[in-house]
Amino acid sequence: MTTGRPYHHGDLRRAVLDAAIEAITEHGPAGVGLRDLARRVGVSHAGPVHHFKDKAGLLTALAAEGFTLLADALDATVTAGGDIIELGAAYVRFAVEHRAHFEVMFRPDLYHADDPALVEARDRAGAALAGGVADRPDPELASVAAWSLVHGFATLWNTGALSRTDRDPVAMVRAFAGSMFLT
Amino acid sequence: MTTGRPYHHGDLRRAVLDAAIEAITEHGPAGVGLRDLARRVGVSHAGPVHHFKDKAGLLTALAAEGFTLLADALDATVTAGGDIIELGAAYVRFAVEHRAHFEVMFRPDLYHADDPALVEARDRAGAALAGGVADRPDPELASVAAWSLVHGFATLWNTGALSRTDRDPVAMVRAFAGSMFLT
DNA sequence: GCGCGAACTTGACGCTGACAAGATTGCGTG
DNA sequence: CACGCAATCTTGTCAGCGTCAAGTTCGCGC
Repeated sequence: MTTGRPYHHGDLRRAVLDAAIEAITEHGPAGVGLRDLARRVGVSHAGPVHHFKDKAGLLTALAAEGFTLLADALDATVTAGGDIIELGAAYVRFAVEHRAHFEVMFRPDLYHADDPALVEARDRAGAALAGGVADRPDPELASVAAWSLVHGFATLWNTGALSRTDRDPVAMVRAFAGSMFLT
Repeated sequence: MTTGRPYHHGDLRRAVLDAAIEAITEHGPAGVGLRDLARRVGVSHAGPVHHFKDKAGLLTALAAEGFTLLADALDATVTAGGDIIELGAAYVRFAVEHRAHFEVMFRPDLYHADDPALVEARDRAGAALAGGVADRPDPELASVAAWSLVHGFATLWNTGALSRTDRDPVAMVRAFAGSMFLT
């Protein structure tokens, strides 16, 4: 408790976020608690409150970070000349590699969905995804279809509903996205 | 629903389940509490505990009920001669009409995923879904693709991520599922 | 080197889920 | 018909949670 711990942590905000990511990866979004995170990081029970006003604020920050990471990954795929298949693969790769972020991002009842930073990052990711099907007839329908396909696969994979297969998830989505969107 | 009063305060189990469905539809699975449900139904704070041993038990019952309803809907579609498009439409219709059930069903961190009744109903639903693509090359991949498509669409629709369209969700899934699976 | 404000602690409040023990009531059994 | 039993529900209690308010410590600009 009082053994040489500096009063100021240094980067408590980052530390709490990382602890939250770890806890959510292990036990899901429901298994995360502000006091528990404070304990993991080694500060008092109200320490995190100063950085994220409340529990929803912490999850808002996590979701915003997630949308930013996703938008970056999608943008990088586009600028590297990737087609819609690569876009889908990047989406699934993000969901698998950043499972905690991904699970929070699509539970708007857990955070403040009108946060400006979050909205901006989310729109950026949405635009990158929609850009991949802009040249098709009824692009709105095509974008929803493509998004549904990769999002559903990522969700089912992360919840363990597909656990009986031992294939590589990114390879799988490449396979059936190819047979559907490259007629 | 409350025709007979077999006990002190009626059919408490059904009443609590219905109250949970209502609460989850309004505020999401995170916004439901055992004590709150007891209050809504008009019993003391520990009344529900006797029917569902704990909070996870309540959600287990809800999830099992949901998988049963889904399996029934899919089986009915199959016996009515529906093809894979109709199967997908039935899936999405279930997700939209029974949103509370659907949201709990795919959050295994909230309930006891090894409950026998739940496992049986879930397998039944999975078999009905897989049967629609059994006659294709690589049926495992096709079934995952079909499931991903409708599941992703249902999830995105229910979380409000697709809210900018005012089209009918079942008609939408029929449209793009048709263009993908009826080559 | 000093004070000001940000970062963190301490303490308290009402809420929650879980458990234990007591009260009430329908129902089968004798 | 009555009696006892077990299922149902209540009451009371406990630790833990999120949130707020007030106090303490310390980095940093002036």
